[in-house]
This record gives sequence, C-alpha cells and structure tokens, in this order.
Amino acid sequence: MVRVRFAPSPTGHLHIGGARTALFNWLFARHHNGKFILRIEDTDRSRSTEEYIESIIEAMKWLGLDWDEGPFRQTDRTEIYQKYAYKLLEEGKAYRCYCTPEELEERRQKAMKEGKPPRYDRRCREIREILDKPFAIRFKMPVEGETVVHDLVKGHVTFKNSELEDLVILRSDGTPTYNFCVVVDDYEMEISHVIRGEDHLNNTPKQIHIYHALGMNPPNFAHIPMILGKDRSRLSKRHGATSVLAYRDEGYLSDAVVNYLVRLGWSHGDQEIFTREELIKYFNLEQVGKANAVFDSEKLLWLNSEYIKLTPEDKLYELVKPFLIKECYLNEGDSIDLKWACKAIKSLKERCRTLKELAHAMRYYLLDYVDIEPKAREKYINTETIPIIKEITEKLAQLNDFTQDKIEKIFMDMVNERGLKLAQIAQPIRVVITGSTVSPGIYEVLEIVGKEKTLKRLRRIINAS
RNA sequence: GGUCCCAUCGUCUAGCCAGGUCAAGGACGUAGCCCUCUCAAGGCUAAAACACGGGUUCGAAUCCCGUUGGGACCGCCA
Repeated sequence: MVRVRFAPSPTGHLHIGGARTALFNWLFARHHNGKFILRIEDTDRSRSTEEYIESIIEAMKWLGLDWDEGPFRQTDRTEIYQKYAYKLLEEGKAYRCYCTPEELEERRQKAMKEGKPPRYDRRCREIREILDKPFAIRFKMPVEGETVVHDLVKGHVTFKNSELEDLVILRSDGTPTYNFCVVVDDYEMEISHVIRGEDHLNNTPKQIHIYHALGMNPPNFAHIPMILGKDRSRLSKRHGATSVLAYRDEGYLSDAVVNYLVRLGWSHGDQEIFTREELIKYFNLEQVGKANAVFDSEKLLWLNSEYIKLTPEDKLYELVKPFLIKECYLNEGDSIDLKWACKAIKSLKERCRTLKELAHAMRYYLLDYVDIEPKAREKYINTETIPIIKEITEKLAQLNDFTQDKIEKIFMDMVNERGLKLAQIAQPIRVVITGSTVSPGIYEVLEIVGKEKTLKRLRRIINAS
C-alpha cells in the first residue's frame, strides 16, 4: 500500500515549491490508489502560526489536492517524540548535552572564522554522570563507515558517516526537532515513500541512522529538484508572487497552476496540457528530472489562457464573478442574465490570459458609461469622425432588431455609400463604446452592449462635441 | 570552507538507463508572413541548445574521468 505525505511547516503561506511537492505526492498516491496524508510540522513554535495553517489548507483545497488522513499536528504529538527520545537515551544511542545555544552559536561563529567545519564537537558525548543542569538530547551518529541513500530520483547517493553531526533530537524545553519528528511520524504513519525537495537530501543519511537506532526500516526516498527564480537563485519574494493563493487572487485557474507545476520537473513525452485524469494515469517518479527548474511566469500565463479557452462560458462566469464584484463592475446581489453573460464571455475568453483581465474587459458590457483613453479619443473622436458617428447613431436608432447581422449591414451600407474603409467607421465607434481601440469584433460588441447603452454612449459623445 | 546534487535552444523539456534511425524533436517566449474593423485567437515560417577538455568505441547528446558553472545542506529552523 502506497502511503505518502505532505508535511509543510506553517511559517509562511504555501509557496510554489511546496505546492509542487504536495502535487507530486498527491499524484503518486492517486496513481497507485494509495493514501495521501497531510501533516503540519509546527514544532518551531516561535514561527508557526494558526493563520498560516489555515492559509496552507485553503491553498491545498484550491489546488484540488485532497488528503485522506490528517491534518495531523506535531505539537499534538510531543509525548510520542519524548517517549522515543528517552528510549534512545536509555539504550545509550543518544546522550544529554549541556551546552547552551549561546555557547554553541559562539563556537560555530569561531569555527567559521577559522575556516573549520561548523559542526558540534561532541564534547558532551562521553559525559557519564548526570549533571543537574538543563540539557538537550543529542543523537549518537556513527563516526565511521558510509551510508547509502537509495533515492528513486537521484539514484544511489553515498555519504561518509564522519561528515554527519550528532544532532539534537529533543530541545532543552522538551520539544522535538525536525529530523527526529519526521522519522518518528513517517514510521508511525506508515509512510511508504517520502517525496520531498532536494534540500532534504543531506538530511537523509542522518534520518536513516535514527530509523536504525529505533529499530525501524526506512521508507523509500525520492528527492525532487528545486524550483529557482529567473536569476537561478532560490525562488523568493524577490521574484514576484510565490504564494499559491496570490495566483488565485491574480485570476489564475487552479488547473492551470497544477498543470504548470507538474511540468516543472516531470514530463510525458511532448505533451503540455493534461487533464487531472491523465495526470493521475501518467504520473511516475521515473520521468521526474534531476535538474533544477527555473520558474517561468510567461509560460504559466500561456497555460492559463489555454485553460480559459477550454473552460465553458457558464463556468467562467462563476469564476469571474468575484473579480467583477471586486472591481465594482457588478454589485454583490445583482443578477444578470446568464445567457447574456455567456455571450459576453465568449467574445472575450480568447483575448484574456487571466480572470482578472477578463473581468476588466467586461466593464464595457456591464457599465452604463466607460472612460475613454485619452490617446484613443484624440485620434478617433474629432471633427472628421463626428459626422460619421452621428450618421451611424441615427441608423442604429432606427434598428429594432439589434443583432450582429443587422448591425453589420448598416456598417457595410455606409461603407459602400460613402466610399469609406470599414476601419474609418469601426474604430471611432469602438472607441466610443469600449473606451479603447482594442475589443472583440465591433458588431458583436454592439449586440452584447445592447441598443440602449450603445445609443446612450454615442449620444453623449455627440452632444459633448 | 566541507559535503551532497545537477548540467540539451533565453525558459520548461524529449532523447540518455539498453551508444548508430539526432546535420537534436516539442512547448513558452521572440521575429516575420497570412487572416483581418482593432486586438487576440488560429495558420505558416525563422532565429535559437547537446557547458568545456580528455578518454572508451568503427561510432558518443547518450558510457567513464576531470574542469568549469549553478544549486542545496552544514541550527536547541523546517
């Protein structure tokens, strides 16, 4: 039975890198009909917050990564870790360390200055008597030999045990540390595969020794490459939005984000766009690459536009509604005709890359009047074009059946009668109606805007000139 | 500094494990053309990569070694 977990620490929002780790775990579980477990690693009490836990859960839900067990919280399990830590202490596989954090920090700084490895010098390892001082519990790492990590992505990776440190497993305040918790939890939760970021690869041999000391068999490991920013350094705020929820708020579809993320490090031949079902069907660890990947927001934008094109209009309306309300193009309680909304969205969906853009474009369908861009006004609304606008307005006013076909006929008749280019009529009208030189086809726009609003906008311009 | 990981177009990647079919394929982005009432979308075309040096071999993007470059980790953080 495949059992995997995602174990974020709530010291920040769910970011792009964490989301991909969660996604790979989720996909692996679903592919193998296994279980996906959510575990909150909140043993860093000073930095973990409730707010972040909720934010992470919200992001997971938004991405559609549902879990089968949890969320478990390590702070609820302190006694369990203490039990195992003391077991190791009693068996002589761990020892009391009386060095204070301040002393250790001082020695670390000194070692760094002298160019020595900043590692704990094991000075408390041989103390036999029990001192009446606060202590942390340290794990006795083997001093010689080698440890091999059999990694499903990286292959066999060998570490010299002499490089491993006697790490603290229980702090002096009785709380456990990360490297100890993971081992205990992954064992107790019967995790079969640990899929996590490559930044944990160096921790793995240490964890393997803890497993052995506890008499447990280590799980399978798979360390996936990192996601880097445009400058090839670790992805951070400097590179723009890194929080998953920020992408939701910017108008990205969760399926697009998932699709983008999965292709960072994983591939299935030349295929770029996948349904969830395909992802579950095809996902495997064999096709996960070894090299780090640079996050490319342009490609995400492209994928998002592809997903917008693939999404039916009525569904898009539901998705874009919050953005319309936020931009005040629509009031909270207002109900607009769904058929009409779909028509409006259909005209715009292949011109927008995000829901935010779509909402913004919809303003000229929803509002009574629109602001006109100064440059567009200057170029297309002047003494030469006003007569044309007037003539079209009169003809449109007489049209009872305000449909695309009929509107087109009016435009074309005028083109023929007056010997004009279509653009000479279409552009000024477009500017008056949409406030911009860019929009869907003008006949389509007019039909959707409707006779009433169209005439209102045209007449206001005519009267103002 | 030590240890570990990695290396195909600007970016994501296919190909590598089982060497020849690769004068290296796809996608994003970029440029041009077509379509056209504007803008997109769509169609077509183009520029663009096997980091470098050795070796093994009849033959290397593919295997080995080294160099260089990038990343990660070395906490009573996770």
